[in-house]
Amino acid sequence: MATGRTHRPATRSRGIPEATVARLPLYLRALTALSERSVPTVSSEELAAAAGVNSAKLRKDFSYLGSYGTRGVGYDVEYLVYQISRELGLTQDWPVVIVGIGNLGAALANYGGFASRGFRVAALIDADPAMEGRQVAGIAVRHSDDLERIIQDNGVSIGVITTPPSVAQQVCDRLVAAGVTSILNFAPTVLTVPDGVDVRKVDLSIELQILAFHEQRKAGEEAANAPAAARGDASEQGPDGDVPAVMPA
Amino acid sequence: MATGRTHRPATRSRGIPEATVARLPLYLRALTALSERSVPTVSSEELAAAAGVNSAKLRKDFSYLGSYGTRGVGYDVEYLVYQISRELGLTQDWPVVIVGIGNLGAALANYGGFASRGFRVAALIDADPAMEGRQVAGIAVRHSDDLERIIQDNGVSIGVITTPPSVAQQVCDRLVAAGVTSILNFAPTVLTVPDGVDVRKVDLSIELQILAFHEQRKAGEEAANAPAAARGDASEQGPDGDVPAVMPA
DNA sequence: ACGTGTGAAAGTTTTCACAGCG
DNA sequence: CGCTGTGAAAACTTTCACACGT
Repeated sequence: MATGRTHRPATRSRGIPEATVARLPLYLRALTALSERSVPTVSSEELAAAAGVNSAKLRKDFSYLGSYGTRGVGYDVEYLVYQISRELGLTQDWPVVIVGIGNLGAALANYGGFASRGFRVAALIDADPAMEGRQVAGIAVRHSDDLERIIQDNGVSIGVITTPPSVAQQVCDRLVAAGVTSILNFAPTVLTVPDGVDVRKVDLSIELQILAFHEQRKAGEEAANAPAAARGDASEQGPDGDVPAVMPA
Repeated sequence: MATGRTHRPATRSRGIPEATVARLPLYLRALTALSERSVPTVSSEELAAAAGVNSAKLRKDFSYLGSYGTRGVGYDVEYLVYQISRELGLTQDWPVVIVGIGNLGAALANYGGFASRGFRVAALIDADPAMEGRQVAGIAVRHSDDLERIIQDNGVSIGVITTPPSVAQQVCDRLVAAGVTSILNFAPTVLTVPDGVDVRKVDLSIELQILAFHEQRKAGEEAANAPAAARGDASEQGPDGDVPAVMPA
């Protein structure tokens, strides 16, 4: 068996399960909101509700980080914010570049959620000379000829691709060659990258297709309709079912 | 959130596992590309490579749909395209509305991937009177006062929310009250919906945070690192919609 | 031969339920 | 008490490996 090249134990993340990591940002957002309202402590039940998950899951998730709660009381909001931020690596500054400044690239550049949490848009890059020097979200758009220099000068390790799919792979190759090791891909293409580079994909039309699947099912049920029980369905949004892993090449 | 939480009994989707559903759009995309190049058949190995998954997983996934392949040969591309489309409910037309026509809403309106796969943007809706009547992607922007009428007149069951987080919940409530039963939420908020309504969330900053986590880990390993083994890591990309951490600066 | 289709094993994630601590 | 932290069970997903049809 085994063709020599076996896979990584994948989430060798040594410790925190991938599913938990994917939820930490959720908790962090809920906690940040509480922090702004100066709420000092929160129970797993309350926080879980705010984050849209159930409390057992949340407690289990936190147990991977350590014992940060107080029995009979709950969690200290500020302390947890700090611990999760640290775990996620958000206590440091991450310069990112966005390549492809169309509507989507512009939307991302304007997105407050980035800057507010450790991410700094180091540059906007586009291949269109007409875009050069134009300002988007207060940042000058630079030409893709300078991509390598920009990456290196700013120590960028995270790149966001919002180009048309036809050029996504070559942009990706250049980013990787220049030193980027994490890529967030919005282009509807499968990117090929060397080992050691992480790719996450966000695909707008895939999400809609998954909704359509469930929508269709609802319609079918209604039609073929057994009476009685209304099927409970939705709830606990987010990681509904998706999560085609992220890892091994 | 609310009081009577129903947790996902969900996915007794009668058959197809959620994880498989989430990959069907991926296969469909790869197959469509093959179809366009007039490739008549494809093996699980080839298709898996094109979709960025492994072949065992793909075969298992397809086995839930039925036996659509031919042993010793592979899968008929056209036939599979049809079967998957049907399974996903893409053989029918899904009118959608996009609420909140900022950069992101405009990006979505312009996104070709929608129209090409059964989705039709029935209307763009914004609360800003200044946007009213303006054309985005060839579609007139309508005022949110007309939301209910638009939903009903067009039989819309899927809504996309690209508003600021502060109004997302109320937009959601109005959509649901008007008859929408599936919502794709881009606002960084947890939406509360009644049972029977599906919500999927796409959050840009969450994806970045997950990348940051892995990036940090790489850096740590590298530092602590004995040479030798290069850790395989990335690839087999995947969606994974979730939520972010936001701190309104 | 060849590659699909699939039981069975392995791995991961969620849920349960309760011991134990403040 | 009330609520965290966690073993243990249940559910789900991925991977293996090979029988079987073409």
